[in-house]
Amino acid sequence: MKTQPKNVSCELCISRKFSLFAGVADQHLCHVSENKNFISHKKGQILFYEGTKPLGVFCINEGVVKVSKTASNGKEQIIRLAKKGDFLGYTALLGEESYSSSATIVEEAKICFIPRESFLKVLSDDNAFQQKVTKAICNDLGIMESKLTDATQKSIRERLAFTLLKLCENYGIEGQEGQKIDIVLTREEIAGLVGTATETVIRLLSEFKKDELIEFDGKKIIVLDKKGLARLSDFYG
Amino acid sequence: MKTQPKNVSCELCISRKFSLFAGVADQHLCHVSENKNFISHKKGQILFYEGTKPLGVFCINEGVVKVSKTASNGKEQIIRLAKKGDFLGYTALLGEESYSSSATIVEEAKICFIPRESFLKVLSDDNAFQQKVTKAICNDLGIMESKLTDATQKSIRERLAFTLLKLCENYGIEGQEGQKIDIVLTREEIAGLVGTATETVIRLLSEFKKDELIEFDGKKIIVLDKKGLARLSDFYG
DNA sequence: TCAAAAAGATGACAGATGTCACTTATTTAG
DNA sequence: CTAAATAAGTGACATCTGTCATCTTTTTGA
Repeated sequence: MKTQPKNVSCELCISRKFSLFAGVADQHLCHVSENKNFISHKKGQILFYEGTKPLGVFCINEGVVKVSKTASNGKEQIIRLAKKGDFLGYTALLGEESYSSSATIVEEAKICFIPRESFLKVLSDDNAFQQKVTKAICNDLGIMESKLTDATQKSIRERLAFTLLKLCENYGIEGQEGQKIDIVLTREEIAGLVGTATETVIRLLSEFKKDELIEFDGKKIIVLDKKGLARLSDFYG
Repeated sequence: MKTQPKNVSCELCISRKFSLFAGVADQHLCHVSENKNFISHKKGQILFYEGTKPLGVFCINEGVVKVSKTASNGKEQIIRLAKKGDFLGYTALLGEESYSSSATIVEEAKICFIPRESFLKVLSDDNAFQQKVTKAICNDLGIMESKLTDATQKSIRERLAFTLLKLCENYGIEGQEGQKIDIVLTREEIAGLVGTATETVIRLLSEFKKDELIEFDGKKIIVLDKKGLARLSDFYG
């Protein structure tokens, strides 16, 4: 976790247009630029631990980060995967509480750390930004409600099919024979995403493969039949 | 759903001290008082439906409201129970989206409806209020993360035990033989809260009764052994 | 007050899913 | 490059939980 010599300014950051900073005026951002730290991380490194206090927020410039919680049985539940342009840790900061989850690098990432004060300053300086952050959190809440409902009311098979579709949406790249999910996740991580046992994921994935819904390309999954997965993921197609 | 003649002002409202309006200056509240509608509702009445657009927020003065989502299998997942002092529907409003869930009266309720404009006005007039709302939403997100993790990683028995403890915390009144959960929920509603089938709740509740963890007083549940339930609700006690 | 509806309860049963144990393949590190 | 560690895969098996069917009890409403 070393600080890079080149500190790309937020104003010039390429991933800014995907982020909550998209519409923020340069004059508000320069304070952030001056105070943030640009750091690169390797797979497996941890940005923050559940239960610790937030000192600022993280902004992902490149790469993939998993936000997860460890259940009382020791298994890891992945709450969501964050990617380029996503902010991390602001809910704990704004909620004035400890992190409710941990964040771990899944794929080689470049990440900026924005200290608490700088982030709060933009928030109070720029009303539109404040509003956008609030909006984002509210949207997240709606998503969590759906996830909770799915978790209790759907079978593992349905949830796995749904998870694959979502991954496809977020990390899919077109190939000749369907979309390739361009992100390497272990079976254990997929299990954490779905909320099930690793063995169950392995079994269901090979079932999906047998049914020609997906196939494997090394460690990556290629989705051959989106419609089929969609049909599986819900009681109605 | 009739408008009451007596429109209690927010400034004088007794449940205000439990609510997000607690610290708001009277001068900011009077605009709300003038524009809100005080309405009383009967059990079973619906405040809003999932999928419709929010026109304002609801503030519960008295009673209990369930916030729920209908899963694709037709079953109802109860996201949370709201009570005196709780606001409803502001996440959809601030998230600029349709309601992600429905709200239904569970126990005879008195509820104020605050029109969109009035609510947004207080929000922009009172910075501390804005901050408090943001904080509340962030806290809710943390809670949802825990609920999701519990839903995927815990057994139904554990979740039911946990649900009973939570109900006890929120609606418990001291009795001679343990705490009585002073709210009437059908077995189906408890099932919706836990995220399981009604029959399973019935069976587990009678198992809990047999094990002298709880007993019934009419439609209400008396928790006899909190420690025992806590032990059941988690792998570590 | 009485019939209909809703809620509660119980049994039988099947199937999905978790656990455990073990093997094989792949990756990592010394 | 080889050994160790990690990940993937497979089988056996138990059991929790959902579904369906049926019955009883309670509540509701006309």
